Amino acid sequence: MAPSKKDLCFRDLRNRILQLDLAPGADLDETSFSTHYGLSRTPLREVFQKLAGEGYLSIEPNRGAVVAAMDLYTMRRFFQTAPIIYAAVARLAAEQAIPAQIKALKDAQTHFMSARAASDNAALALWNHRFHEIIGEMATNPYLLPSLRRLLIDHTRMSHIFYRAKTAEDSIRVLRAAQQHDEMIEAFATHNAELAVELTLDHWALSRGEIEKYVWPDPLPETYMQPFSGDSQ
Amino acid sequence: MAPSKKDLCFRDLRNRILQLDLAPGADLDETSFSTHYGLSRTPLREVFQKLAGEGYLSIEPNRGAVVAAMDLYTMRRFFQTAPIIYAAVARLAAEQAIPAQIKALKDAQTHFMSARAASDNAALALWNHRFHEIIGEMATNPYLLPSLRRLLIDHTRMSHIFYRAKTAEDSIRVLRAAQQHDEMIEAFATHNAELAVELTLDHWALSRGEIEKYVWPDPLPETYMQPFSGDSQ
DNA sequence: TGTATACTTCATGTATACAAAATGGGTAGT
DNA sequence: ACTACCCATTTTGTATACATGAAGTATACA
Repeated sequence: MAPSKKDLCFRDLRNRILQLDLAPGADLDETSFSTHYGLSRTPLREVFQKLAGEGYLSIEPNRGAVVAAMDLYTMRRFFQTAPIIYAAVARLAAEQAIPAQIKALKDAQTHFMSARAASDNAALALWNHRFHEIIGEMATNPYLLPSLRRLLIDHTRMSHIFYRAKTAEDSIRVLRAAQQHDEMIEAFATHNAELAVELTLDHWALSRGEIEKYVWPDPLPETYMQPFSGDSQ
Repeated sequence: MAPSKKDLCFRDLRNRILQLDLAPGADLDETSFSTHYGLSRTPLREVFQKLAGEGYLSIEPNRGAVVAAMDLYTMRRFFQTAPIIYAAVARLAAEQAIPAQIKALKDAQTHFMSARAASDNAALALWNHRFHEIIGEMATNPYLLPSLRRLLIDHTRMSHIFYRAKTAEDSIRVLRAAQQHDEMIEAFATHNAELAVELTLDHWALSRGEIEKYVWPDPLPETYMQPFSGDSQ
C-alpha cells in the first residue's frame, strides 16, 4: 500500500510544475530525471505520458517532454473559461456532496490555514489547489473534471506568484480567500447550490483581482521614475 | 512523414473503441495487441497511456487497460453536461473560425455525406465524430477541449448504435442531421455566434431524441405481446 | 566570408530479458 | 459441501541494450 517510486516521482514532478520550480516550456531530459528519481527510463517515460495526459506536460515525438506552456494566448482563454467551469462544478458539487468529501475539504482547509500561519507559500498554493480539486471530485462529473483540472494547473501556477504575500494587503487577501473557503464548505455541506455558485464566483473575482493586480501593478511613485528619465542613450 | 506503426495502432484502437468493436469495459491484453500491431510491448503500452489520457481507456495499476466504461451513471452526467459544453464550444468556434478550418469542416461533411450515400454506418459515425472534433479545434480553447473530446467519445459510442439506420424514419433523421451540419458550417463561416449556438442546441436535441428513442422505444403492438403474456412460470 | 554537407554526438524510440504481482486451480482441512 | 491456503500460470512492471533520428560542429567548396 506504500506509494511506489513511480507514484512519488509523479507527485513530485506534478508539485514542482505547480510551484513553477519547473518553468513553463522547460524541457525535461529523460536520462537525468530517471537517474534523479532512481527509475529506469521506461517507467519514467510512463510518468511523463501520464502527466501529459493530465495537461502538465506536452510531448512532441522525437523531441521529448516539455512543461506545459503559459503564454498570453492561453491566459486569455483561462480568464474566459474559468468562471464558467468553476460555477458549473460548484453547482454539481453542492448537489452531490457526501459527508466524507466535506471532511476531506475541511482537512484541506486546515492544512491551508497551517500553511498560512507558517507563511509557507508553496504549501499554501498546493493546498489551495487540493481544496479546489476536491470540489471537482465532489461533482463526480467525468466530463467536466479534465477541464477543471487543466484550469487548476494554470490557476495554481499563476497564484504561486502572488501567494508570496509580501505586503499587508496581500496578507489580507489570503485571509479573505480562507474565509471564503469556509463559507463554501458550509454551502456544500447544506447542499445549497445557488449559494455555492455565488460564493465560487466571489472567490474567483478575488483571485482574478489578485492576478490582475500582479500583471498591471499600481504605477511606481514619481520619485522612482527619476533615474529612468532623462536623455541618456 | 508517413504515419508510424505506433500512430496507426493508436488510430485503429481509437476507431475500434468509437465503433464499439472494443466494448466498454473490455480489458486489453498487452501481449496479444502488441503482436497484432507488430509492436513490442513498450511502445504499445505508450499507446495505451495516451489513449487513457484522452479518456478512451482507463488503466489500473497491475491490472492493465480496460475500455472506458459507459454505465448508467456516466450517461446521466453525459446528458447533463453535453449541451453546456457543446454550446460554449460552438460560440467560441464561431468567433474564432478561420477559413482553413471551415474548409476542413466542409471536407468532413463531404465524407459524412458519402458515408450516408453508401450506408456505411461505421464511417458515418466516425465522420460525424470528426466533424464535431473540428468544431472543438476551431474554439482553440485548451481548457474546454478535453471535456468536449470526452463527451464526443461517448456520444459517438452511443450514436453508433442508432446510426445503423434501419427504418425510413431513422434515415430521415440522419438526413436532417446532415442539413444541420450545413447550416452550422454557414454560421461558423459568417461568425454568427448566436446562430451557431442555436443550431448546435437543435442538433443536440435531435441527437438526444434519437438516443432516447433507442433507449425507450415505442411499445410493441398488442399482438406482439401475446406470446409473452399468459401464466407460464 | 558564407553556405552546404558529411560526420559526430546525444537524446529519444524500440525490443527483449527478467522481476513482481495477480489470477486460477487444486488440495487439504474444517 | 464449503472455505482457506498454496502453488502454477499468466500478465503486468522494470531494467538494459540496441536502433533510430535530431542537433550541432567541422570541413570543403563557392
